[in-house]
Amino acid sequence: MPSPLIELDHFLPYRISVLANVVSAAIAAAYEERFGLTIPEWRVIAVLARYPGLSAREVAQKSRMDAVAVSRAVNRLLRAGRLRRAVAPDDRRRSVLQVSEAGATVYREVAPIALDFERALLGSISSAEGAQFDRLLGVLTARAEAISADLRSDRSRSRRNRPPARTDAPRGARRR
Amino acid sequence: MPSPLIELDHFLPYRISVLANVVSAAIAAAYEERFGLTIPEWRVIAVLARYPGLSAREVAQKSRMDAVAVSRAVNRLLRAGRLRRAVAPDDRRRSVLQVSEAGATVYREVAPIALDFERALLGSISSAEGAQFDRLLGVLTARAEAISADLRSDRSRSRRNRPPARTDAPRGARRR
DNA sequence: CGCGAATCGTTACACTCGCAACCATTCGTC
DNA sequence: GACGAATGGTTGCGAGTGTAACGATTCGCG
Repeated sequence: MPSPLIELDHFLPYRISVLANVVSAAIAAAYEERFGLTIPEWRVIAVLARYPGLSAREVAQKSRMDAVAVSRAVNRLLRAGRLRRAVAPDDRRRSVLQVSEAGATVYREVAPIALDFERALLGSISSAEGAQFDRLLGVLTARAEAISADLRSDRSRSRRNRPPARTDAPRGARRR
Repeated sequence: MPSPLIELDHFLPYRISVLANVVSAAIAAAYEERFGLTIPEWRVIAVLARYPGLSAREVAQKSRMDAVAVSRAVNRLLRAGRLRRAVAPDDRRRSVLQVSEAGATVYREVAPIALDFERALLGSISSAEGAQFDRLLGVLTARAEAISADLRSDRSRSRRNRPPARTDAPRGARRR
């Protein structure tokens, strides 16, 4: 195998993904069981607690979530009485979302846990290192987005070398 | 809403998750379309290219993947002829996995792209900062795991406050 | 005004994912 | 050496997720 071997344990993208998984699993544990909140639901609440009155689309942008994910999370939250939704008077396509009192209660319980977790995490490094880490996160994210946009732009090659694939239960195989 | 407001844009776990998403999406773009590789499949190949002859379980450990995900990825790769599997002579439960020539070809094409991406990413910061970032990643990951283990240990509370939930198509609702 | 394009939000569908249950094999203990 | 526990690996099944298609509304422009 004469080729640039990737040493996984020192491969930056891999390490980032591991950290992200561990962290988000740990926080999710704080509200999943306790409140029956999914991760998208918690994100929606967190955004609306900070910016009341946003539309679904705006929530999606702020939280970097998929519009579909927001729609589903919002519907669940509405059903659970944790959100209120009104129609924007000037544009009846748009909705105006607010955290209800029940939603605020959830937020008041979960937010401190999330912040505690962040504090505990940062407790393992100095505050200077924390600031540095935060800064580098920003720089790297911006860079990754730029690279990604570049790749997207010169994507005119079609798919080839595709193996047949398909593993488990091929339950439901119609094309539309 | 009198409670510790989370400023999402500076909330560490959120920022980490954003970076991880952007990075892994960018790399995945390099092999998904081109080779019909899923992320787990690529990870399995990367591990086996580095450590030939591992068993499925060992691959799971090295790559921090779920055993189920490994099993499925391995099966797809086998079907596509990108892996070879033998039974361990000393323990017939165990499998011995190796990248086939076809798999090696994929690896030789994708690995440089992944490494280029990493280089491009690191190009935005100094090498000292890169080392620092890498170190902090390690520390934070270890810490997050420790916290997570703590939480798991004192989990005796049952679920409560559960809203009914259920969103979209409840297609298939049997309990077994 | 009128009509085609764009936008907001939702839904259908084809996946993917992970837990739990499940074989097969091996280990540990007596 | 027999039998229950443990381990490697796979599969069934109920979620979760993103892309594409869709209805409703609004915008743009002649």
